[in-house]
Amino acid sequence: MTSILRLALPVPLNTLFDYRAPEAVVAAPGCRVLVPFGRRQVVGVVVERATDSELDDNKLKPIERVLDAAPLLTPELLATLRWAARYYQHPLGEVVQAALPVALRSARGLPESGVPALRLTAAGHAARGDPQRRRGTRLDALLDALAIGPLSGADLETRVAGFASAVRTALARGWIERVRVASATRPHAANAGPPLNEEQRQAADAVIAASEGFAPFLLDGVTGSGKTEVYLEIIRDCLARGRQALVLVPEIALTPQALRRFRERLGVDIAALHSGLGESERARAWLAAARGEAPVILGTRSALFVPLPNPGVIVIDEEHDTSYKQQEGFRYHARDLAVMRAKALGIPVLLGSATPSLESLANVGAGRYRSLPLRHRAGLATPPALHVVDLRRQRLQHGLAASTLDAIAACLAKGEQVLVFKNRRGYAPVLLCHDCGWSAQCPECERALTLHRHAGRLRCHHCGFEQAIPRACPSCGGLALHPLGEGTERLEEALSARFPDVPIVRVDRDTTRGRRMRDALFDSLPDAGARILIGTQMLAKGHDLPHLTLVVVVGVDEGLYSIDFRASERLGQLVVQVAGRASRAERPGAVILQTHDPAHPLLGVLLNGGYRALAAQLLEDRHNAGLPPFAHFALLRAEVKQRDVLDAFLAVAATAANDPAIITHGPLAAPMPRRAGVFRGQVLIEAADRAALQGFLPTWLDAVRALPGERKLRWSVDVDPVDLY
DNA sequence: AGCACGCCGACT
DNA sequence: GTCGGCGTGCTC
Repeated sequence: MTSILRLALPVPLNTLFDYRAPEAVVAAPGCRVLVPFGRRQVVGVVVERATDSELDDNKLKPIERVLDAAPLLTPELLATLRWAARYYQHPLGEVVQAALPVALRSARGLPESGVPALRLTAAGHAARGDPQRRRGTRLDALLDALAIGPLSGADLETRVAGFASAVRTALARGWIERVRVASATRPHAANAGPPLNEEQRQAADAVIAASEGFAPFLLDGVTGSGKTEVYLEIIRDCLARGRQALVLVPEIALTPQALRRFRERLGVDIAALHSGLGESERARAWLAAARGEAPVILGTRSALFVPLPNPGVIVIDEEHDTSYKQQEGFRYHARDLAVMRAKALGIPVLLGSATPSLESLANVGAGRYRSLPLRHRAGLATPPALHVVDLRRQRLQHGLAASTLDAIAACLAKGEQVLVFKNRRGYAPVLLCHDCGWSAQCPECERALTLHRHAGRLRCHHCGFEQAIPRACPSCGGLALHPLGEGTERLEEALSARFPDVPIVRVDRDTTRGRRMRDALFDSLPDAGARILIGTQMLAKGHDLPHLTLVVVVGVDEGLYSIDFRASERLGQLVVQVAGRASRAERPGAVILQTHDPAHPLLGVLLNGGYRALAAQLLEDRHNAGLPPFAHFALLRAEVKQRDVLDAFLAVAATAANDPAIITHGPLAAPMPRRAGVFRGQVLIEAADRAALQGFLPTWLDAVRALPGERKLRWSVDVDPVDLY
């Protein structure tokens, strides 16, 4: 007598695979198993147990080995993943694979448990007893801290500030050694933090009161209103009830400082899950959560898939942030899935933002989410003033108006910092011949090459192409090649020419690579005096900059006139977020918006009514235009080297999409019709409601999969896409 | 996605 | 004669 195991395998196939398991083998749903698959071996996850299979018994292979004695994935997580696979039209095997940390996707043993820690050696004890030892040094403090027992890095950090070099010294001298200890070895006292104000109290109480069931909340808190204090209060209550809290933050916000703040305020170890972590550390944190040992899990997008055996609450900070949407493979939205997970878990979910997404505001409007407003700015007299600078008929200096430069000068004269935003790196986005109209284009993409003057190169920001800057126009031979438009590099040049004595820091992908570099940079900024920061979106968030009082948004018009219908929402969010960065209790901040259309209605709404008014207007516009969140989209994208193959495929796919419940748009050109030599196109499916879309997609995609030339190109579906035009 | 099988082109 | 191109089929 054998039983059947239905497995999710890491292959892009829309099916589960049945295997035989001897009676003696116990592999509950959620366990990983090693199985033969074709001519190779793969790790799969048991989804169901069954007594019979649609296939003949002789077709079924026996499983090779059970990898987990107890299920790694909880029933709820498995159910949520199945739901997500269906909703996003992605094979369950790949969805399950995406949920597992990389280290658990192979059959190798689980990583060592426990957290890395340091322990005093015998030599260390001796050194501590040495009457000659120098007191009051960090090394001394380190030895004292470890004298009682081993400590994790996190615990050490709270006891000995800046212990890294002391650790190196002590390790070199053989006074301490690296060991592993169970997590949360030494819970420390939590710092109380400031008392909650009335609004914060009400918000926290509302969530706490609902903590025994599913309840979605939007914590709609203006900048500086102390959203984090509300999170902390809710998590504290959750911990007191012995439950786990899952907190998701945008990639850029998961800094060592944020971790330390949570740890100090909650008095427990925080399991961190982000891309900066090594794979075995990631798996360890994930397993700690899965075993219920980690009380608080703080992570980015993919941390949403951590098993929660004792679920208490899910918090999505900066819920409007676009990094919650996975943009390749299994294209899920972590914020949307978080709500589904909370529903499956029967716990509250709290979405927090100073600039909520229109989707969430619509959900509040429809009564699906409860709004928890925080309108009071802690200790802040006035919000920063927004100023519109009219660029028309002005002589600009590399894109900056004279009045903007005067405002910067005034700000610097007071010893304060200035932030200049331009969402475009390089010197200029176009190199144009003034004689014949030629401009430098990428040979592989249908886009202009960006001039990088310092590097002396023309670069394509969409593929790897680059070339030297031509001296003469390749088309007419003329010498009138001019940079058109501004990038951060040009702004830096212009501002350093105008303010030669002021230190300037440029932050974009060309100057700042990797999170470590960015963290180091931000660490150095707050204490610095007068200076100018120039940067792309990278600068919109990050650490607190206490000396920042002026923000200049150079590229406002791009947000007002973009082909992407979400651009105006993002512009509003950017302006409000950066305005928040310039807000100080002591000094009033200001934001300058440079535009050629000062009378643009959306600017007026933003200036007079702030983000709330802008959001209301944008929601009305979306409603009138039949755009999300009042319509529901799915996007079929395809790309191939041969244009005719693309056109033929999309034409047939669009024709196959005829159903009274949906509207088919296209085939359409992609925002980048050619990228790195590959032609790209798409078919857009629109439906009035999710159910209609969900009802239509499976049959259509089955038909698309069955198309003859389907294997000749790369194609994918994106349900609820965020970057169609 | 892998991985094999299989049937046509220029090479040690 | 064979190495290797990628079309097609299959994976419980």
